[in-house]
Amino acid sequence: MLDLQFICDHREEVEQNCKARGVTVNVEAVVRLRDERNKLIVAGDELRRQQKEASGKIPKASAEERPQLIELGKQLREQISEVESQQKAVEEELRSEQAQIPNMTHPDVPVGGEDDAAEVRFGGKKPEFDFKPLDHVEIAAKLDLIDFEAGSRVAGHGFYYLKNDAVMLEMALVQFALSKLRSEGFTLYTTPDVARDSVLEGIGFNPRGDETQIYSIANTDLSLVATAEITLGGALKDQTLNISELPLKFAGLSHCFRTEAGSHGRSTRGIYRVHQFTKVEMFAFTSPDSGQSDAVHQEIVRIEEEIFQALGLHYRLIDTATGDLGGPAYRKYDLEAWMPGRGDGGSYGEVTSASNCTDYQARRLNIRCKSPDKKGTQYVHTLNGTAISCARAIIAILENYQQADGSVVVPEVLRPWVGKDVIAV
RNA sequence: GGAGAGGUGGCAGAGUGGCCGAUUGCACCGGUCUUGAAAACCGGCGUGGGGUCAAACCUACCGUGGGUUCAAAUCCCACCCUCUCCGCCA
Repeated sequence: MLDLQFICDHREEVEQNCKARGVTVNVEAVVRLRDERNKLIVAGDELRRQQKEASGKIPKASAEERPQLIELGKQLREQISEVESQQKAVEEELRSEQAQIPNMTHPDVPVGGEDDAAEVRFGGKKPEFDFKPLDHVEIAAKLDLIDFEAGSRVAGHGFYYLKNDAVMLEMALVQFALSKLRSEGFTLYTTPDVARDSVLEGIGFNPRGDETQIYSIANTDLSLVATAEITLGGALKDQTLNISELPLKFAGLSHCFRTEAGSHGRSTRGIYRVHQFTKVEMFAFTSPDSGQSDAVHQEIVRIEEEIFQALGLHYRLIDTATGDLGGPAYRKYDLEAWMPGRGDGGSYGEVTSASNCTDYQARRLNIRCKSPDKKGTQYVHTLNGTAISCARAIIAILENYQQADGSVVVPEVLRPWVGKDVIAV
């Protein structure tokens, strides 16, 4: 959520930003509702003051004065409850308008849609094949690594069983990512796979809407998490941190559940777009100065790149354009790994993303920090980034490391955990 | 799942209808004393909203949401959470 005061003071900038992001919102309504709310607050405060005054006199009042004061108090109570219900209605409307306004955007972010992302740089080397590379579905079939049929029988389309060495590969990726993050000073967590709807909303998900990506659990206020971003960010909900302990860097392992409503037929082959996968996520809380959050953002991207470099995979780093940012992000970098079996002749597929959400999530989650020299508190900045998203990383490994004989070489850094150098029949 | 206890400011911990936004202790900040430090003493010290050039000031907040009352931390209801014991269980 964007700061109310900021929206009202920078109306044109906010409107321009929404336009660049392709979001239609009613900034005018926010300003109008804010003014309306303020009037009601002032009126309510005055009535409450009068009521306090009247009821404060009662204990000392004479027998004659008392009934009058009680009568006055009754009247004031009615007026107050009238003003309060108006205020509540206005605030509800205000909040829902305000919630639709996306975060502001880093000035260097390219303007446009999905195709306007800026290519920042490339890493690793594209593999060369002297045979026609297969896609991960075919490779997995030959090596008996994924059971899609069992997945559908048991849970439906979009679910799968990893099997045999694919299981070891997934565990190896998790171990590798966690080891790397521990050495980078992250605090490691395994997190709940469910969270309260209020936490999901704080991070920026709509758990129960028509177009939700979220599985919710009937008769509870719990939903399955779509990413550990939700549980890691939510971990410090309503907390006030000391600015000297920032930045805090968390890493969390969780399962991720997504309904993928409305995306059927779009890159759904294999395990590219699935309803459940395992992911190691980074999350950082920084002080509210964009210098620190920008620096941590670069650090998160650096770590993502180092992970894919260590895996020996070719990738490109893109700076996501305004229209493709999503509400909470101020800036977002995606790492796209080369997937030789994808599409016709290979293509890049998104494997990580790293967002700086500035104070947008912190405001709704109410995560603040305090500095000794400043009165009051400020909202922290939050950032998140993927260390390893297992399903897609497995696609990249299988397709890039496939051999003419159908076997798959295990990336060197994963061998200690996979326990072999080559996955073969 | 059953029984009990409890949730109050950074922490500990009083407060059972009006004098309570809240006693006290610790922590923290400033000062006196001291060569310096500690101790002692004095003073300060919550968060949000409104308001103001800035203050003053007003208002809200004692787990959350409702209710009773002229008046609620305090009484009533629901929910959430924590702890102890019992049962069940990987």
